[in-house]
Amino acid sequence: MTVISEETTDAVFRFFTEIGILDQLAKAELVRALWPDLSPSEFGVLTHFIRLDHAITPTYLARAFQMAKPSMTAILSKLERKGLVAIRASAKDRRRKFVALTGAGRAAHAEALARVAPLMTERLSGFDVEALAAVLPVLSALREHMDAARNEADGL
Amino acid sequence: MTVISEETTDAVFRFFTEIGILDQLAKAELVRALWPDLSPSEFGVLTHFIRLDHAITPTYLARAFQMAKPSMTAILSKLERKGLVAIRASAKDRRRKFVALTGAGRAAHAEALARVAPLMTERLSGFDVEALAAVLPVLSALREHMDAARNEADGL
DNA sequence: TTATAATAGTTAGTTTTCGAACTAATTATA
DNA sequence: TATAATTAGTTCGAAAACTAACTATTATAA
Repeated sequence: MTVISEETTDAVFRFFTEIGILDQLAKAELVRALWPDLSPSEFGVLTHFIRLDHAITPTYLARAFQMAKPSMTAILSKLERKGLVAIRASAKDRRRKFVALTGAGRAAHAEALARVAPLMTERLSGFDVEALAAVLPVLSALREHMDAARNEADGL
Repeated sequence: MTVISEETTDAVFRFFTEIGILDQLAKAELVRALWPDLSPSEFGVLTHFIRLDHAITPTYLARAFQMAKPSMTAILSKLERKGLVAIRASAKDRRRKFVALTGAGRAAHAEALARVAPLMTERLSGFDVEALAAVLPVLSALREHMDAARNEADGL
């Protein structure tokens, strides 16, 4: 049984408060940079495809972003309507669908990145960006830990 | 002119992706712990009052949470309807209002904390919580930096 | 082998947030 | 001092996320 002191509890609360504010600030910047072509979530999904480079299912994507399935359905529908992803039914399991990036999707991501990167550079100029990279492993570890704890609490 | 390498750009994107997922996970936990009495935002506002311990204006609160003013109006209205905060007009400047915690608000926060803390302890058990405290200064510095950059870009 | 349970994805309705535009009050300017 | 600009807070309508409940399909068990 882990005991957590009151000061540590407070630090954890402050940690998540900062997380919340940073998320809002980052999303607001993304909206400004990408509007009206892509939402931050759509951009995030495209980025995921760029990194993976193969077809995946909507449920997999929903899990990767810790997002409810209906939310992912909505995002993918928009991306499909814009021609940035292609959705096809699985032949083996007809419940499933596979989503893949289209050429237009790849191009749209590159264009979006070209719009976001300068803004990001400007907004982070003067800040020690290496510190963020240094902090990243802690965030990833925490995300994995909380993810696992949640799955466990939900009964696997 | 700061030059940011491609790997660093990627690390920054991953950083904000993790931020987004962590925020969702944390908010989901809060909803589970506080429902149906308080929303995560309402809890956040109460926590702010506990730390400050004096009356503040809605606009100040909106800035503190980097939240749009109409959002704060909505949150404060709900808290007022529940009797957890008291809102009074300023005598000096009749545009302004002052918001203060009520006794019931203080009690509600204590009760909420008593519900959230064990859940948090459980979900973070096995994780090096000190690492979060160590990371906190970086997050705060980044938040302040981005906040300042945004204000600057908006023309002060 | 049929009935039950589980899984993939969608639809519908609610909540929370936002931006734009509005009212009212104060401060700055001509 | 009259007028314009700014500031505080609200109302309204839209966007994006959620949960609950649904259909369709596949897997499991009696």
